[in-house]
Amino acid sequence: MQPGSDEELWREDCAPRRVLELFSTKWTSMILHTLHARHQGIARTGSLHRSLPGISKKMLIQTLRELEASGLVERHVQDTVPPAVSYALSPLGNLMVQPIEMIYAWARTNAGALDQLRERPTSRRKRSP
Amino acid sequence: MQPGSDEELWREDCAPRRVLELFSTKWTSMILHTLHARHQGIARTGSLHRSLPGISKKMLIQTLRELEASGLVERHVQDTVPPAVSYALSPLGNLMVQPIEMIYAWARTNAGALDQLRERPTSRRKRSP
DNA sequence: CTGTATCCGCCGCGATACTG
DNA sequence: CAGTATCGCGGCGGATACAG
Repeated sequence: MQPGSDEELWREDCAPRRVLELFSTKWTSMILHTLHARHQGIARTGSLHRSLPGISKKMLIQTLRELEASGLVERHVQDTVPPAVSYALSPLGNLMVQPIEMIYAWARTNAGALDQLRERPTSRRKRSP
Repeated sequence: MQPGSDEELWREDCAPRRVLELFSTKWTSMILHTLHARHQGIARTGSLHRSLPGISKKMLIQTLRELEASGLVERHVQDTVPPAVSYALSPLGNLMVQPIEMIYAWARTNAGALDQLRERPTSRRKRSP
């Protein structure tokens, strides 16, 4: 029971929901985590792409641009030929990396228990043709 | 390429991704958090519904059933008239509450900084003739 | 190398109505 | 009170082709 808390619990724009919204898109947290853990906060497009097997080029760039629009990453362009573009975590991005790393650390620590987790039936199910 | 290339850290079923998948559905974390924080881990359907303004009855029950199928909540039925159904966090559910509470605590602590977070334009491109 | 433009299937999720 | 059944839409996200 927290002090004076819950007159309006779940406003659409409350802090927890805004954070969770970031997790709602498939690649967001993986990109931020990869940027942080494997590229020291900055990476070129192709390098990032190679670090994220399974992502399509379209979703990579689309998600990066959305992150840029959100203020979480900065896009830097070297006007050379061929062009060299880098994406770097902004200060706000480095902050958002915190909860992401929490989740990753927790998940790895509890990987064993997570094996008990059964998959949801409604989620992606393959059809047998 | 080498067979043991280190990019296998993103397997579809690795622990971090399985956790993130839970966050990918809109109401999952809110339900678990509400169950934990406002109902001591157990609540009847209507009570939960009242604690989650904005959710539709359909999504409430659907999500609860998915959580049950995942092994995170247990469904208890009192065969009375009218029926009384309760949903309770399972041991695994209580475990999964941990990362959720981490996120919520972090979000509240950093609510100020989160104001800097710009919303992404929910649709990138509308058809404009 | 980096990015844009379509086309398109799938499904999350809300609204509504109905059952027991 | 608890739950099911339908319908419909928006949009995520993949495949592919094209461009600077």
